[in-house]
Amino acid sequence: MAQLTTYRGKRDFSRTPEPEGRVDGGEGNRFVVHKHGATSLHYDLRLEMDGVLKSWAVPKGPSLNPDDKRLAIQTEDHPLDYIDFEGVIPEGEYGGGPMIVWDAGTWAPMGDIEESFRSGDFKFRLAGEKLKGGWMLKRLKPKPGEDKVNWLFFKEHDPAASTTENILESRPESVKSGLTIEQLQPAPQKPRKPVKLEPGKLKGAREMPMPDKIQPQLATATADPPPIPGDRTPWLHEIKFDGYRTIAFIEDRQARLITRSGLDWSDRYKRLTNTFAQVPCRQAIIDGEVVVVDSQGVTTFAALQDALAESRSHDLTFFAFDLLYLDGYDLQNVALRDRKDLLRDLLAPIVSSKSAIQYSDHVEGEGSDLLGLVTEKHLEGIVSKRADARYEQTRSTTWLKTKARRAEDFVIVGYTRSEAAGGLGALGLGEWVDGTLEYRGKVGTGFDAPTLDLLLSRLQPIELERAPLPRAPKELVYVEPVYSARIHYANRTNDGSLRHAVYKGLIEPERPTNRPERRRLISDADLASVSITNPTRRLFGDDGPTKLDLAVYYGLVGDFMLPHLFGRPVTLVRSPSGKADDIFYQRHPFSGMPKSVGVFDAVNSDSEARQYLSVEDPKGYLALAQFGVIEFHTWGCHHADLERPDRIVFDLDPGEGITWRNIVAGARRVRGALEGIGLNAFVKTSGGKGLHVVVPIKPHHDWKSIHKATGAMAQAIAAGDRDTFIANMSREKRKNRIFIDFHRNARGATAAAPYSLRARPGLPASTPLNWNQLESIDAPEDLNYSSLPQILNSSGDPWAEIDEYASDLQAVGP
DNA sequence: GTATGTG
DNA sequence: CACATACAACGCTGA
DNA sequence: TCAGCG
Repeated sequence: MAQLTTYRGKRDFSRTPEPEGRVDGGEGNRFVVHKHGATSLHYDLRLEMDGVLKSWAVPKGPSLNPDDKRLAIQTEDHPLDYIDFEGVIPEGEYGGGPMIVWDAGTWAPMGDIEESFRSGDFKFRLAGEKLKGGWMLKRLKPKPGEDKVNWLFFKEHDPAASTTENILESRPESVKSGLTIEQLQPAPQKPRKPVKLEPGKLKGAREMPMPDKIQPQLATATADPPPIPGDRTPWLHEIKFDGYRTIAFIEDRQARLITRSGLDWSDRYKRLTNTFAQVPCRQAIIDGEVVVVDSQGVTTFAALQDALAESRSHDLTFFAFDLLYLDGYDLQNVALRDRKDLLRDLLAPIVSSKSAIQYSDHVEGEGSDLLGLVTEKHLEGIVSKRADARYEQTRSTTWLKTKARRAEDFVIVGYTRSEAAGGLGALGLGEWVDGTLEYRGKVGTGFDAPTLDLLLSRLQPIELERAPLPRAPKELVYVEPVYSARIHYANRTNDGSLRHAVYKGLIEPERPTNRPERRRLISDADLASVSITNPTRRLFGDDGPTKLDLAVYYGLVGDFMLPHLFGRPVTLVRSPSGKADDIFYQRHPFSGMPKSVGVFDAVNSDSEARQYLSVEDPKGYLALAQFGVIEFHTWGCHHADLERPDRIVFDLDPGEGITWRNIVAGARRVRGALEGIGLNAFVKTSGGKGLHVVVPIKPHHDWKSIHKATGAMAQAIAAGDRDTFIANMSREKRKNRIFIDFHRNARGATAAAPYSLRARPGLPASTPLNWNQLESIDAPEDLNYSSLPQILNSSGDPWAEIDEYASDLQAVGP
């Protein structure tokens, strides 16, 4: 049983006021309620569970049961546990008392929690179920005689709610070079007494009137940070900010903020201007960058523009990195290090962890170490400045900027053996470039023991005799290039190899990351409109599924399937008799056809006018089950734009001797090749033994060129590995190979629609999958009429956002 | 499943 | 009346 | 050129 223990300030929450309420639990369990942080809708509650501090936002609301004393709590890693209230959430401006209550009898999907609050319409789902990042708490005992249970919704607290402190908290300490975050940004420091500033004593300082104009010094871009120089004047490396370069002129307790182009933006930066006015000096010129620090602690230009557009100057932070003038002395000929020291002392009295002005600190030593760290944090890059350099009002080589590269995924092409590291020392990486795999070097850090085990268990079964790509070093144990690794790296060498590469995970980027809510496309009325004759008729055998099973399946998956069906020419595969040898295709209107099925006019390949079918509404779709429709096949286009396909498909068909694992690996390789030319590949089972790799494209080209282009792609992939693939239809060459069938990309050709059942025993489904789900499927026939509805209900449609990933296929010549 | 053709 | 039949169609392949 | 194939 989990223990809830009192949080006793092991971490510094000095920003939060003292707890104003305390709720002591039974059995030694207690938690502390902070009223601080409450929005108009939530209390901020923190409790420590098994030593881990958890933070929750507790919605406030009317206290329906002020004498309620006991709550049940259940979270992801804690079974049901109880908290006895001895007190209640404190009285005060929010009303106090135990929180929200709802009637268990009226389940409904929960909408936006805050909106529910505003409307007073609290609707929650199930006990302990995770909802939108929060958890339900169940009040244990219903009142005697009352058949209802009360619920409290705890929303997981978003810790990324403030600015500078989150930069500090979210950055891990660097392992290399002993770099700590405090070196990147000053640790939150208490305002200090001003030290005596003596700019006139610095070497190079000149007594003169304050200039009223400064051209900011600019940095020269470099691919790599400068190496540690041999002489005694090191480089100082700062974080490069992504914002507006700004120079602050302070005079007589007034500040002017001037942009790089000389505009006076003092008013737009109101809050900063006011803060600068408090800098304890008579005159100063401070160089820096105005940024918005987002919730991840990352500065982004876009956020800054938003803040300015909305006049939210209170979101702005000024990172000060240079001091050009102070109290009668021009400092432009003073060494940078001295200028920065003086700047730090000058700002110390007013800089705190949450002040609008921050001192931009630096590190010395290997700039690439900082660059690696900055890259991990998805920051813009670093600026390296010579410690002894004077300030130059122009672009200079004493300031160098190096951009951070983003994390990317690379194909694992091999690994090195290492006894010490548990069998695996490093991964060899490759990258698809124009359909060919190129070597990109090794990654040897970032693994922990379980990761090593996982990688080894995945890679050993797919070892290769010979290298799958040129230029791979001999010491590698080669593997099928089917897995990808997420890699962070500082930059690349001239030959493309990665520098400072860090392994971040074996990731199939879950492309539809935020699963959209299930959209209800089938109403109860639609379902009620279906009538099924012979509901008990067996399909394909005496113990097979019934015709009713078929109708129920399509009823259940309709919400997920219909988006892929609507508006596309459809071909039906029917078996009204239910006999396996009595199956036929239908693509034209037929007698007795439900009138809710769509019909449109088109010409066939002989230019004859024909009518074709499409599914246009849920009723028509549901009615088809009654007509013995088992399979739905679609064209790769919509009838509204019949001649220009928007989806292409590669049907991977296993030849004799090819296992399911082989097919999975093959699909990954096809995906790699496709993504190498900028196409987004989605995968589904074909319903048989194969896989369909489907690519959404923009409908820009006609069928002829698409068919030709997909043929070229298939041939290219097959040419890259003739032992595995073949793009040729001929029968006997297919043995022990995977046939890449691209012929479904011709006009009038069809492929099984996503979620379509297949007319064979057991009614397997053509099932869209995430690429990483694919790995956990052992037998595709397990995805069938009876199992799939449940799976879909809990995980949703992995292809829900497929159309948003449509690429523009390059036009192909005649 | 339904309409139609055929003996 | 019982019974049979239609209900798709593309490009490639090897003969 | 055509039957066969997916």
